[in-house]
Amino acid sequence: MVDLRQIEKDFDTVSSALERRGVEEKVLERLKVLFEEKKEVQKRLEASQAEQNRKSRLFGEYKKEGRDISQLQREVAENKERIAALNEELRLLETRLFEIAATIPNIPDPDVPDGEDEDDNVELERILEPTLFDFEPKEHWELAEINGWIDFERGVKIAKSRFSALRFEGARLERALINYMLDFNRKRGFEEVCLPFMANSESLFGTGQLPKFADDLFKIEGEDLYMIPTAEVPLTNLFRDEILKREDLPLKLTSYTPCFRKEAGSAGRDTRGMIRQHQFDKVELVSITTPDQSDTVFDEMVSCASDLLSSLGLPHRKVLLCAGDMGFSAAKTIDLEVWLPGQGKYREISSISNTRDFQARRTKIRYKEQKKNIPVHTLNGSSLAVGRTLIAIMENYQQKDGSILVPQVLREYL
RNA sequence: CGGGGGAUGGCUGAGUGGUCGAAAGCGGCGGUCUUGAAAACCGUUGAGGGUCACACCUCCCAGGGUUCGAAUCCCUGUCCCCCGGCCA
Repeated sequence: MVDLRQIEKDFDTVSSALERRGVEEKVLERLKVLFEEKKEVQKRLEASQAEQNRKSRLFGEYKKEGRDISQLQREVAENKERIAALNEELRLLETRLFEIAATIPNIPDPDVPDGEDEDDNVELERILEPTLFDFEPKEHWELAEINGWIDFERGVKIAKSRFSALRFEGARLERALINYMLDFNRKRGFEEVCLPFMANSESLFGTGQLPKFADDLFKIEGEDLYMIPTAEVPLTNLFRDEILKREDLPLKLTSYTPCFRKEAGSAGRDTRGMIRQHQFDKVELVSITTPDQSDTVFDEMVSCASDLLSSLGLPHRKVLLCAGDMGFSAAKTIDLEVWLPGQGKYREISSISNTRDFQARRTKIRYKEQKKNIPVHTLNGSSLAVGRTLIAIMENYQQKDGSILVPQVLREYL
């Protein structure tokens, strides 16, 4: 959630930063005006309430002293109407303010490059050279077919398109990867957490999926519950509405969950294979930090995911997302893209974001700093998308006959 | 899902419709004592808004209602506990 006080105080900076994300200045103007109006109404309301409180207390005295209360009664009744009217006015302003503010994305960090989409992202570093083959490498769905690892048709039969089933070594490798990733993250200081796979609307508001992106969520009928689109939601919301102790920060958490996404608006993209599914496994990292720690922890999270890929022998690169390509809640995002020799392309396998205090204000996660409650910084990142890791292993470890070697570090997990 | 009981500050737990934002205890923080610590004693200790700082406003699960005035009375919802049903 944007900080309305910041808009009030530092309008030009905020509006030019948000312009990079396509937020028009007039929207912010409107917010600023509404915010000022609200404060004005609130002042008048509180004055009336103070008067009402004062006069109500007089009733007791008057009765004790046997004085006439009819005059007082009239005044109080009159004031009561005024309060009701002001209350209504305030409620209206707050609703409008909230509706606008809730749909404004986070302010990008100064070092985030300008740009509109993925073409404007900046490659930072390549790790490991792309795998070389003395034959034409196959795409993962061909390999899946040869080895019987992914059953696309039956997945569709059970649910619908963009669902699949893993079988044989594919199923076991998926589970091995989850365990390997969790262990890896734990050794890097992330506490393993086991979470609900559904979350209520308040949680989804907190991390920024609601109200704007309801179309991409699977909703449970008749319940205020959604299937989680990422473990970031339950992991961050663990501490919603809480005031944390400074010495407990940073909190560094990791969790495996399946993720559920409608993929509305991506019709026709990656329809072949397992790149884009309605349900996929992911091991997630979430950190909750003080503002001064968050850059350090961000780097730790990027390293963690990158080292994880390296340990699996998977070539990848780090990409700094431009302002236009970042997610709603992010102030800064680095994507890790893994090399897929079958496709001959780098594809996103991890996305690590610092949301600064954006989610913290929505979730009201704070910590005590010299008697003051300060919003924390929250960060999230994948380490890694399990299904895409499986694909990357298939394509990078394929042999000429279509069989697939298992990376060394995974062998003890099978 | 059916019947009964609850929801109060970090925790436990009082609370008569009228200075109750709320007793008490525990915990936390500060201090006295001590070489240091424990014990004991003293003080302090909810959140949000507002203000230079006060004042002031809001919050006793949530939302409505009764009343001049609600933690306290009424309605609705949510959650928790106990009994039963179902179930891994």
